[in-house]
Amino acid sequence: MNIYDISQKAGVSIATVSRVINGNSNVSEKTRKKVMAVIEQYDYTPNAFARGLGLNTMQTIGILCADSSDPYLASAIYYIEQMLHKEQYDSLLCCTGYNQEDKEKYLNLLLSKKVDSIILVGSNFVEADEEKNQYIKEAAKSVPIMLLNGAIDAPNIYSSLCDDYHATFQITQKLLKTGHERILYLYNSHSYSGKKKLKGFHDAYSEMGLKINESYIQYFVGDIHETRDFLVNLTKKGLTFDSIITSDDNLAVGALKFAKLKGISVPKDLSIIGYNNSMIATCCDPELTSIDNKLETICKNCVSTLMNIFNGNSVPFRSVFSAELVKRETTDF
Amino acid sequence: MNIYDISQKAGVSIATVSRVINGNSNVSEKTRKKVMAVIEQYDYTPNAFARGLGLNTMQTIGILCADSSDPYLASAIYYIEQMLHKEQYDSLLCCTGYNQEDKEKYLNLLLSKKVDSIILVGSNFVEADEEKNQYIKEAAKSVPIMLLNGAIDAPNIYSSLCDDYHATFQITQKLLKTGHERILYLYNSHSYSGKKKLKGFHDAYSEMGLKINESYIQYFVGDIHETRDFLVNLTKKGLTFDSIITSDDNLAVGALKFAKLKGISVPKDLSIIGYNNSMIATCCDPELTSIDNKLETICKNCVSTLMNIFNGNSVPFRSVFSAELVKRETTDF
DNA sequence: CTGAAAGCGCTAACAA
DNA sequence: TTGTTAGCGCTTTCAG
Repeated sequence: MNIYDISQKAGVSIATVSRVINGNSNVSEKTRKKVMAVIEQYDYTPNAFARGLGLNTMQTIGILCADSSDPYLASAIYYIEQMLHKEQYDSLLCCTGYNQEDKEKYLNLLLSKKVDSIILVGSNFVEADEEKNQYIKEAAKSVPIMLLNGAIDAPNIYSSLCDDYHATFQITQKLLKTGHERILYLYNSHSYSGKKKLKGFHDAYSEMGLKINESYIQYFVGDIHETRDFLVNLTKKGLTFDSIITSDDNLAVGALKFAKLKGISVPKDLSIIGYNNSMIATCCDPELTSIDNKLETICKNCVSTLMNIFNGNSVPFRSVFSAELVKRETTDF
Repeated sequence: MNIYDISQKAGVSIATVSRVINGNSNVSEKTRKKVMAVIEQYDYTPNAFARGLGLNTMQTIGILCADSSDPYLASAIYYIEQMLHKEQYDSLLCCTGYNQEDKEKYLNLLLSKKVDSIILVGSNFVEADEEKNQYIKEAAKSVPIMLLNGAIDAPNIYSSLCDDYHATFQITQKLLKTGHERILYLYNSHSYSGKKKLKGFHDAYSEMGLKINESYIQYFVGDIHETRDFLVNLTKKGLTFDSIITSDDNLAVGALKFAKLKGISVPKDLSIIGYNNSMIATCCDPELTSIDNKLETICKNCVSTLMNIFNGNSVPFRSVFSAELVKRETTDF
């Protein structure tokens, strides 16, 4: 059943049917009803591919993320998908993993599917080596590229993110000012926001005229139990700490497991601060104090910015929001 | 840049360019190289919409789920997306929420986008009231419908699921046989698998010639803290229990919070068993004993079945896998 | 092995 | 207000 069939059965031209379908007002009420009746009778839906070919869009946005099973990224995808649907856009989801080649491959795949824009979810898409971001800049020549939690300065690339630098800066200062002297900074990503957080940690020390012992900055990638074991090893090597700031709630839960294993009292003898305020922050025990980086807000902003771009409105190429510390049971201030 | 441009620059017809693009063997090595050179020089990619129009497919599968931010569903989506990409299919993701009308709306939306199949992720898509599943059966007249964790008997609908009935049956028997007398069954869904689990619980009692006090079967929907409070209220009303079987890890974590609040020792005085063996089972403390319903396996099976359908191979309309109990710290057997 | 041309189903400019 | 028709860019059949 196509537009010709409908036009024939309704005794009008295909143009009229098309007008009816698309809500064009230049149709008499009488013909409109006549056509609608036939459309409903045969349960006709216009062919999306033909429409796409003519209009050069299928109202689809590509979503690229490293791993949609990561609870944090999963939430982001959820928010974005919801917002996009409100605007009549669908989401083509691609999980790239963390390796550069695959990211490029999937981005080009989305481009070849002619999506109207691509949203890169997660700061891990932005590399320090500008050369490695070239493929994104290239893609931005075809469609607007939206970055969630990352920023790249190039035409047609827009960022929506949280001020991770200040969040970490402030929590570090808070710890220092409340008598904590040996703060371990534990992180698992060299991504754009990963770097900002680390810098915040560093600068909090400098600003107070303190010097950091570099062995208090540890990079580790692994699951919860591996993180726990990593920390056990660290203490075996003689490193002691009275607080841990992590770049991610998963690491913080690992730290919690570590404390439990070693019989360390949290927060009395060890303060732990997570990042993202993801669902697992309330699953663990004690519940995690965590930095909420306003995921829903930045997702909403991302989509509304995109819609403005489509509508030809002028938009900021970067929108930054403030994080918020959510105090729970792993800190005592 | 389209196929005409390329054909012109290469000095061949568009048919030949098309053959080269599609790896048709009826092209001389010489022309193939000539055409490929031009294609690469101009970085040409065929227009996916035009191709879709001609072939009536854009190699896209619709994925419907209630809530992609739910860690369990998020994992399922991740597995499915990975598998589909290996087979050169992309995923169009729609989150429907839990209300019937929206489910129907989104299913039809996917259909109108002409996806090649739709995968319904999560047993909540299957209703007890067969009337309510009618829209799915209707959709199956257009494309194969794949159900993950649910089953509907109708043409062109295929299911991949875990034997939730036996899993719950066995764990209930296990508890009964290890001296537990007051087992609370806590569930949050009347879905297909929700019903199977509940029946397993019931039948374990019957088979041992025991009768269930219906107040030990509780339905509750809410987050972790609400679940905790719900259980507190239950005890206030005088209900006591020595073990809790839940239909979902989230509920189990709520139970854990309840135990902590009331100072109940787990598993000594209260055994807790979760379901799904999702990531949060290892985040909490003590870590959760949980029933692993083999999500990755059923996802893989779902996609490979679908590919077989596309290839015209005969496939089972239902594939059932066994669950596995993963013992951790909330049980003592 | 290659090319010409029909067709996929729709939108929109133009004519009436 | 309605109809005619030219694309949109590709695949594929049919001739050669």
